[in-house]
Amino acid sequence: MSKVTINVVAKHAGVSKKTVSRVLNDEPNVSAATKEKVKAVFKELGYRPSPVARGLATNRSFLIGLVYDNPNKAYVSDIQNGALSVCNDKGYHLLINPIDHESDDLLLSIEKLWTESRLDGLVLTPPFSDMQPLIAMLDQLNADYVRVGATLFGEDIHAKIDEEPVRASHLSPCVISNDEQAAFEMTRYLISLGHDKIGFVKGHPDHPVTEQRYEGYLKALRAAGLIENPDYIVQGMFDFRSGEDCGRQLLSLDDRPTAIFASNDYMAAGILKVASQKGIAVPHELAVTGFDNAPIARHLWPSLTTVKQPIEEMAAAAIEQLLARSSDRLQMDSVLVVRESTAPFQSAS
Amino acid sequence: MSKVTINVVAKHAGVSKKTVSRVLNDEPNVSAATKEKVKAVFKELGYRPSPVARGLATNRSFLIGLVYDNPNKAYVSDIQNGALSVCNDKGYHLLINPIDHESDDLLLSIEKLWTESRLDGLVLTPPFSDMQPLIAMLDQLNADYVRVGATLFGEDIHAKIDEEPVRASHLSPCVISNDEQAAFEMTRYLISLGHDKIGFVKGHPDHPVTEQRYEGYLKALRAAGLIENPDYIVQGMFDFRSGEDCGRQLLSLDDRPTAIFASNDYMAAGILKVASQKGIAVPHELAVTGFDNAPIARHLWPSLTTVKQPIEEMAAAAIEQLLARSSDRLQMDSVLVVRESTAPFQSAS
DNA sequence: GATACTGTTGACACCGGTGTCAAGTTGACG
DNA sequence: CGTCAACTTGACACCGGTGTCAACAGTATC
Repeated sequence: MSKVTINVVAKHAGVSKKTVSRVLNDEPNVSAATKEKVKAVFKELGYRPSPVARGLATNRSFLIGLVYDNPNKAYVSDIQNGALSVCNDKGYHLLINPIDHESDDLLLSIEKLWTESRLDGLVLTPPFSDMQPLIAMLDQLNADYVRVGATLFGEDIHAKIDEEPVRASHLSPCVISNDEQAAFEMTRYLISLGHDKIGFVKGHPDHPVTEQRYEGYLKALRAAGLIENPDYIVQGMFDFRSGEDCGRQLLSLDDRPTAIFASNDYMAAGILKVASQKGIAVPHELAVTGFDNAPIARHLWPSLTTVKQPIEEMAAAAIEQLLARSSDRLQMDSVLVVRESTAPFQSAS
Repeated sequence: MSKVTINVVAKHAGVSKKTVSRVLNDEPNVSAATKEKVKAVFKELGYRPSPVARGLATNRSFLIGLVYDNPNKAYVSDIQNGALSVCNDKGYHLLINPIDHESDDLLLSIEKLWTESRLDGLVLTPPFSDMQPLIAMLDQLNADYVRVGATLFGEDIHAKIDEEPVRASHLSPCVISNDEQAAFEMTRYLISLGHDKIGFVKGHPDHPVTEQRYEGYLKALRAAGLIENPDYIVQGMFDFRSGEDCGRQLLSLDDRPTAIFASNDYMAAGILKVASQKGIAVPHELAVTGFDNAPIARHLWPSLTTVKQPIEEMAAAAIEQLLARSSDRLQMDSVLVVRESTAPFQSAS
């Protein structure tokens, strides 16, 4: 019942604790015989090394912080699960840190998190990945961090601190998706269905992905030889209500679009609601698509064609980058999820 | 730039490290003068005690594990946030552990979690709160844990181990809500709107809350002098699709109910879909209510009247119980959230 | 056979705190 | 003024691991 420490194991195996430590860490220069002997004692006594003691000795905490925006977005569980899977594999623990991205003492609380908890690494998710002051602070703290879904890189984001310029070795890794490409493909898909009057609902103007998704839409139109119609491009805010507003606006046009591409699923849901109120049949009179593959996309009626980003994989890759102390920029691909809300264009009866 | 440890502080303040430690922990028997002096040095050097070192010395990890079911249920973020708020206050960290409740090596992985990570406490959420073998294992490991939303107590859940009976001091605390009461009130609310043909969609038969919610429904009917109609009581599985099935079943009845109370919001969403397909207007021809106040409830159209449990508060209370080493059973109240999916009964035109 | 080199092992200090205990200081009381 | 108790403080061991370095093989080189 008493605790099994390295000392107990050492005594039991008739070797020094240092040798036990060597076996623990798979260090070279241990004879096969002693290694076997010690390993046998591990099993016999059910020995578990103490992460706390190891942490003290090596100045590590085996803790990784995950920072994400507070609102209960559904994708946070994907991020968490992706990050967790790698953490568990490598003996690290994940500390989740929902923070309001508009909070005044955001910098302070993240600094406190870093210094107080002695984290071994920090994962930033949008919109934190692109906060210049935050990055500058982390660089100055000499923190190890990885940015997920970032849109700014290089000198645009890494502060140049006059006294002590950021060293090259200090560049943080990134794991990103390609929203522009995904939006391009979604738009191309709508065009391939025969639509040429495609409305677009932009996202919140402060959010960096907004511009990327919009760009993808525009490029696809142009690539198909279509000309964008300003009436068809409206400004949303990423929430359900703004989706309704934009839907009303687009669907009240005399020459209304036959397809609407909303920059996220919540806004697409708002459009579906307006369409239903107006008696416009989706998908046959109107195709609607979203972005993000939020849980709601499956439950809507009709279920929503959307873009699924590899969130879980991205989070997992982020942790791997972090632990490998890499400084690469990794890009991962999104996929189209085609459901019931899109159909070939049918000319009005 | 070099690390500020307790030794540095001690030297700087001209006292022993033990005295610094005393100030850190607000121990008595330190003169006001030295206490002030040391605290001044804390500020001057920006000293932060190392949780790792403290943990090694006191045999604590300052880690608390949170176990919940893997599926991306929306309420997990409420649980997480509630638990986090208290953890942060008290200097603990929260380790999240999504586990599939049907997993074969569930016991093994939780045992591993407990022993490997040297947790200071464990929070069990449904359905883990009521797993007898799990509780038995934790009792045997002498683990500190708290059960959230449990339905079984006392000898029904605490295993009686022959060799070494569970000591009274070892009873785990619980934090629970009152689903039966909430279901009672929701049903009473529907009755108060004039409905007397109220359908009920039961939840997954394995889930303990299923019975509680059903009981509340029945008791409210009886309290109002109504007689339950077996045709109006159907078996769901807590998911969207089963909601559709149950909705079709109930709404195909010759004498169909004028209100349907689904045991959760996803099933209620399925019913809304079927009602929409059948051209039955909600809320005027049919009132629909759910349970749980899932995010979807706000986004549905019409938005859903439902029951909101104080999830966040329960999780916070759970951590507090755990850290206080209490063994109380705390019950917290749910509230009705009335939205657009319910309206007074209108006799058919 | 002496020398150098590689591989194996353990003694010991150290990480940054806390617990124990004894020594020094102070003040109350007889 | 001496005695004793209460308060204040520090020396030192300890928590359970890792890093450094030296001692001691055993083997290759000349």
